[in-house]
This record gives sequence, C-alpha cells and structure tokens, in this order.
Amino acid sequence: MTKLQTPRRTQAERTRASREKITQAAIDFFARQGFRGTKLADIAKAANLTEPGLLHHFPSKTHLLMEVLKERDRIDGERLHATLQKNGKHFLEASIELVEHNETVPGLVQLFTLLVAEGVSQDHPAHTFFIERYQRSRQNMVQGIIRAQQANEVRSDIPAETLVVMIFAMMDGLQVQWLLEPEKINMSETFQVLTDLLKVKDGN
Amino acid sequence: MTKLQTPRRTQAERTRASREKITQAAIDFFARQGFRGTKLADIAKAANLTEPGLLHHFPSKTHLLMEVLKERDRIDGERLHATLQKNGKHFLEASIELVEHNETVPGLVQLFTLLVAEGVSQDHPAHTFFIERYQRSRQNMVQGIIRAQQANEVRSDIPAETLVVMIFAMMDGLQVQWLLEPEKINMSETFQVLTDLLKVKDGN
DNA sequence: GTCTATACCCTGATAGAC
DNA sequence: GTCTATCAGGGTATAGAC
Repeated sequence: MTKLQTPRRTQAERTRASREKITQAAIDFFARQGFRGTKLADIAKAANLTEPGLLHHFPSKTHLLMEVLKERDRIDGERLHATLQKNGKHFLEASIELVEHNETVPGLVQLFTLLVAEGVSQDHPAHTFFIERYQRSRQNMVQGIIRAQQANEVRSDIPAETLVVMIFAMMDGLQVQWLLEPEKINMSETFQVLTDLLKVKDGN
Repeated sequence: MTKLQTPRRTQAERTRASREKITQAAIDFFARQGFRGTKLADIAKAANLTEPGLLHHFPSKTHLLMEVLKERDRIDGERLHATLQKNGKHFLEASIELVEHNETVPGLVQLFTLLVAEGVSQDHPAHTFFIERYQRSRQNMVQGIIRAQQANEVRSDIPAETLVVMIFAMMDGLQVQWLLEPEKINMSETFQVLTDLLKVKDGN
C-alpha cells in the first residue's frame, strides 16, 4: 500500500517541476521578446518539452502569461512585506530597496516593462491585470506614506496619492533608460534623489 | 509641354499622399498593437491598399517602422524648438508644455511607450534608434538645465545630468499609469509637482 | 505526462499582369 | 503605382498513440 503512494507523489512532484521549468523559461522569453513576440515552441524547448507537452500543463499561451505575472507578483509582494517588517523601514526606504533589488534582475525588469506596455492595449489579455496591479500597489503604499507624513518624515504639502503616483512613475521610467544603457544609468542612486526630495527637510 | 508636367506632378503628389496615409495608419496600429503585434495587411487596408501595394512604398515592415519613428521625432523636435523660442521659456517649462501636449495625443504616447519597451531587446530593429534618441534628448536638455542652474532658476545641488534623467523618467513613467487609467491620473499636474521640486525655492 | 503528426490560420514578401 | 495570385515559413492548438 505504501509502495503505491510513492510513484503518485513522484508524479506530482514531477508535474510541479515541469510547471516550474516552463514558467521560468516563459519569464526569460517574455522578457526578451514580449508576449506577442514569443513562440510557445521556444519556451517548450527551453523547458525540455515539445509544444503539446507544454500545453498539457497550461491550456493556452495566455494562461501561461497570467500564471507568470501572478507568480512574479506573489514573490515580489513577499519580499516587500519582509522589507517593511524590518525595524525603522518605512515605505520610502522600502521602495529604494525594491529598486536596488531590481538592479540585480534585469530580465524581470524587462519582462514587466514590456508586458505593461503591451498591456496598455485594451484587448490585451493582461490589460485588466495591470490596471488592478497599479491600483493595488498604489493603495498599499498610500497607507504607508500617510503614516510617514503624520510622523513628519515625508513632506505633507503634496497629497500622498500624488506622491505614490510619482514614486511608481519614477521607478518605471528609470527602468527604461537603465535597460537601454545599464552602464550609463545608475537607477537606484537616481531614484534616491527623488525620495530625498520627498523627505522632510529642516525648515520645511 | 506644360501639359506634360501636370500628370507628373500629380503622380508625385499621389505617391506622397499614399505614403502619408500609410505612415498614419502604421502609427495607429503600432500604437495599439506594437510592431510585432501588427500585420502589414491591416495597415494596408486602413490606407486603402493591398499588402503588395503598401510594400511598393516601403520595402519592408522594418523600413516602415523606422520611417514612422523618424517622422514623429522630427515633428516633436520642431514643436519643442518652437516652444523654446517663446520668450521666458526655459527647458523645465518647455518640458511641462510637452507633457501637456502629450495629453492630447494618447495614440502617439502609446506608440512610443510600447515601441520603446519593445526596443529594449537587443535584437529589435529599433534598438539602436532608441538608445541614440535618449542620448540626444538628454544631451539637448542638459545644456538648457545647466543654463537654468547658472541663472539660479533650477537647484544646483543635483547634477544637471541626473536632473535630466529624472525628468525623462518621470515623463515615461507617468505615461504608463495615465495610459492605463486616463481619468484617474493627471499627467501634467503630477509632472509639474516634480518640476516645482527641482526649481530653486526661497532659502534654498 | 509526454510524444508524433497534423490541421489550420496567419504573415511577410515576391512575381508578374495591368 | 496598384493589383491578383502565390509562396515559404511560422504560429497556436488538437488528435490520438505510448
């Protein structure tokens, strides 16, 4: 009886490993060539599978895309949460850490830069996903910024909602120039110039 | 003799009109679906042509793309130049006018947002174009910012090169959120919050 | 769970008539 | 300058065997 369970667990694990390999390969290709520019066959090959083998795990290319996006968001959310848990870190400092981390994963940065741009089109499969993603991200950060304003750490003459839009805009915009010329653009340093401007100065 | 010239001129004019229609249609489709997501047949149809009819004017899809990009840059460059000619306008104010103008042409904003993101890939036909475009844009603006710093209009505690990177990053980043939610994001107002932060304050 | 084979559509580009 | 006809190649997805 126990012997019968062993292959079953192995099967499930093998499935999970396959899905893991597929999503990882999908991230690589979506990052470099976008959703529309990537062919399933390439992802399949990189995951040591054929095309139908891949489609056994994900019913369609679009399903695979959404899986990739949600998975990345889950991981990033966890890391941001962990950063905020650290003593003395408020949202402005956490956002700097996020940018510093992004400098170590250019492929993922490229993935979101390209997919968000594609997702602007109303008929793109991930259009709603990205709208809701920005709404969620901004909402989360607004709470922290308001607290920082009340603690007189962040300047209060600009509405928290505006500050948050600016912070995410600066992140996204820096990524473009940095992706094009990584050696020339210091993303985290430049980003920090903005956050410094948003902090309360003596005599403000 | 004069009668012979008339049809020739008409031919040339017709050609120019065809090319004009094609590039306009190409802008629309590239904006909505990107370069890779657009098919030549759609552009041709929108320009009242068949596919081979289009390819008579532009030898390939890539040639058409580059034509579109250069044409847009030429027009935008002219308008920026005109803005700077106006009395009392320095580069920071000119950039605000640029953002305000962009709010009236969402299609073009989407075009560049998507094509730049695609162009990040090293094997994209417009990769080098966009690198050089940012270099040129930044270079142009740095000159103006340095003059504004010397005139004590813009804060001098941040290098002009850094300021320029930030200004273009904020533009690009705001465009993404604005394209996704035009009603919710006030692009030019938010951009102006940044430029105000970069101006010299009393007691700075 | 993964394969081979294949259906079927789309896409960029060419040849050659008008 | 624009068309019809057509090609070669690539793309997603399915059917059915193992």
